[in-house]
Amino acid sequence: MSVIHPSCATPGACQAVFTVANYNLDLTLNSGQAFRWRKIGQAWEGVVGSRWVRLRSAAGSIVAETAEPVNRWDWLSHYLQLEADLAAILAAFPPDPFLQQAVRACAGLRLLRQDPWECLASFIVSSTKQIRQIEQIVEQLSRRLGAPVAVPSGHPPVHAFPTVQRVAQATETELRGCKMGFRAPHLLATARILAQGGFCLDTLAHLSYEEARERLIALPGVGDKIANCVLLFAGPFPEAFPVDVWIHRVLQEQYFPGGHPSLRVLRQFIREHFRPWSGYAQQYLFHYARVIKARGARQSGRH
DNA sequence: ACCCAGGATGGAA
DNA sequence: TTCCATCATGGG
Repeated sequence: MSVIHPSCATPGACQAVFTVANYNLDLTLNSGQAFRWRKIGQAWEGVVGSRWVRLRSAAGSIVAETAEPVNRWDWLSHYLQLEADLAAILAAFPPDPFLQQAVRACAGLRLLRQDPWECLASFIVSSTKQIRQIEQIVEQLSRRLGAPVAVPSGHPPVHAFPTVQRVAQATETELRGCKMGFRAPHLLATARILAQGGFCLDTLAHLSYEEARERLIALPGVGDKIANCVLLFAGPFPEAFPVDVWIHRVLQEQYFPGGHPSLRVLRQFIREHFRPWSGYAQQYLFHYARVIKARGARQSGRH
């Protein structure tokens, strides 16, 4: 349970301290689940909803700062998932040597709870892109189509992620201008379906995992992987397990040595081996495989 | 110059 | 079912 100590000593600024144990901001904000966080010095700057936020790690706490005074901080503690009991989640992981190794290597890695539309749009744009490029595309999309948000005086301008309506009004050429290439028509088509009201992302939370997944996959540019990303990073579905090239590779190496399991076989294994917190397990495996292990491989001359 | 990246899609085998 | 080419773009 996080304790909040808000203060607004400085006019036009506001700050709060969240007491939280075992929360690694560096890993969490830089693990390919959200794309708008930038590390400036020791702090992370980003946009949550329509608010600019600066986050800093302290001893047993996270210090948050906004540009304008705010009355409540639940929007941020919810986004950061401060109430999640990470120790209990990790304790329920299977006694799997490789997974436990990933947990030790990525201590304090968490899952965020993002806005469904921003998450969906970001991942539609993510296909066959490196995380660095996804960040660039989302940045341009926000700068060109997003509404300006309040920032501290002297700070360069920052824009919110564009609304569904704004993206739906855009042209394909306009979206391609953000360097998203062949993903532009997918994003545009999905935005227009959502803007028409034929699909409400907020209702997904009331559905079962399978039903919510089916609905997401019906959207243009959304397949099994991206649907699972949205269900895990924006929805209350901790069993969601995105399988991208990194996860596919590491699962094959570690659990099917010498084999070539189909996605169907993989899904069966994932369901029974990693439950009930398979989504968390996935994030540890992903980050461990992508950053830690890849870096080690480079340094030791392999590859 | 080559290969790869938090993939999805439509069509062929 | 599974396999395959195609789609843009930038990084290493």
